[in-house]
Amino acid sequence: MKLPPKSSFSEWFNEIIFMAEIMDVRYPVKGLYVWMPFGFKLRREVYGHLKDLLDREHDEVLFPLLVPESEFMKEAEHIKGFEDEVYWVTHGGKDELDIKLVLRPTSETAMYPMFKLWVRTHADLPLRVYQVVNIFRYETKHTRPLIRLREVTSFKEAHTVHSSYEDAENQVKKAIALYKEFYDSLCLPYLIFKRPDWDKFPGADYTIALDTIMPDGRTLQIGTAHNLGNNFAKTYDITFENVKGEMEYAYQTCYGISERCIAALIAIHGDDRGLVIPFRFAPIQVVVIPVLYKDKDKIQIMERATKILDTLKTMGIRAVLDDSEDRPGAKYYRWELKGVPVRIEIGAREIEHNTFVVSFRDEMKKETYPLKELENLLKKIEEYDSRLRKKAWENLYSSVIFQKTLEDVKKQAGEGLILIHWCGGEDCGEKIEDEAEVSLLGELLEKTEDLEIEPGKCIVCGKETALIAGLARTY
RNA sequence: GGGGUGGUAGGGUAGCCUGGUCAUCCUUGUGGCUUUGGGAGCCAUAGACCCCAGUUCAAAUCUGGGCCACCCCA
Repeated sequence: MKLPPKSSFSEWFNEIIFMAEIMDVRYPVKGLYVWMPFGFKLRREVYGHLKDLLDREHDEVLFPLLVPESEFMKEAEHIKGFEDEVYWVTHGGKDELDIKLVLRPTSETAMYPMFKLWVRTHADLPLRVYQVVNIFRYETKHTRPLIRLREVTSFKEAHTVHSSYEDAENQVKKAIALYKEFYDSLCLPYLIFKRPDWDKFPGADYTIALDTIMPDGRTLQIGTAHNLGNNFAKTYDITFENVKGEMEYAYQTCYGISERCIAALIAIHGDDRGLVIPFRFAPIQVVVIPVLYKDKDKIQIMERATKILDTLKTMGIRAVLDDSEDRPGAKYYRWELKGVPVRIEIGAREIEHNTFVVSFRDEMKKETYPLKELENLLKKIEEYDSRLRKKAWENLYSSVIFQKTLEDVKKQAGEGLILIHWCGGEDCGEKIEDEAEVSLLGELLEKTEDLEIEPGKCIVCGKETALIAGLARTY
């Protein structure tokens, strides 16, 4: 039972998910997986935080899983995007249904007929709601736990309605800011792109996405925000009476995050020994390990370890005492696999000197401190999170490269994220995608200091452009 | 979308070509003894041939189909 090295990323990812008891992948239906208790605790911490962020300005709701065919089939673009991958409910018992039902692939078509009823006047706007639900897509490609699923179990989708296009546009910006805050707290790096028109959400005016880079160089889309304009409002007749007393179509946005955020957390922070989890999201934050030798000082050691455990719990820390019969080394390996950020060891030496030994999951060094320093642990924890964040961002930037010719793009394809000058034209974009066998992630927004790039010429047509596009193989 | 490989205890595997013996080994679980500052040792014990059909006196092994998994290419 040894974890493959992270350099064999695909194997490593599958194994760690099972060995660390995140998910059981043995459920007998393709693309459906079981959250195990430890994984579910991790999910609860991550989604608890995401919900806290949303609760500032959104209300939580819960819409039905089933959508009638009649509502689903209303928005032409939207249907085109989803009809090949929805599950249909066609029977009730032995009777065929008069109106078939789809298992939601996303909830626009479930929510918007109700929004029509909820929105009457400008005073009802803006409307901002979200839900965390499961969604279904009949994936025909390779499914992977947390990344490509037939049942996405943890889809956080927010939907908003506004009285002007500008408000909707502004809401998309706020959504992106919120997602950045979320990923910053997870210590995960990302780049932000405006997706090309041919890859935007079906029915949207435009789509903004967050992508991160996985250890094998492929990118993972970990969040999207869509400005729907009034496309859906026209289809679902969502209108409001404005201040002048006129009826007007509403403007909408929607934005979502799935359990891919947890895939990214595992993939980006994890190492050859197992999970590495930022402190606030770790299901177990501190493990206390008593180190016994020939029963020397056994009673004192156990008393001291228990007292430390109590102190940690009083500090609001999720801590456990591992008093199992295993040898210390076996315990270290086990808790490292689970990504416990802090380990405290108490043995005869520590009893003698009134100290404790602490080791952080990322550094794996052992340090000895006087017992009274225990209260200062929280400061060290901040440093731990900062180290994870710094390392993750450095890794991301080391996987980003700027290229000036299509030939160089072809050579580099598949090895991280490539930035290029792009005129924005669909013909040029598709030529790049076809010839280099990469996906065009879209226009890079929010260039940071690390990625400052001057205007230049489109690598296909040579036209002067200030646009920077991202290219990558994607999950 | 196209191609390839595979499915044997909880996990990983040998056996399959060439059908027939108590189905191999490692790990894991359980009970016990001895141990314990980086995956301990010994003894005992538990646990498997993916599903459906076919061929055959006889199928883990051969044939067909299904389900599932992994890899490569578009």
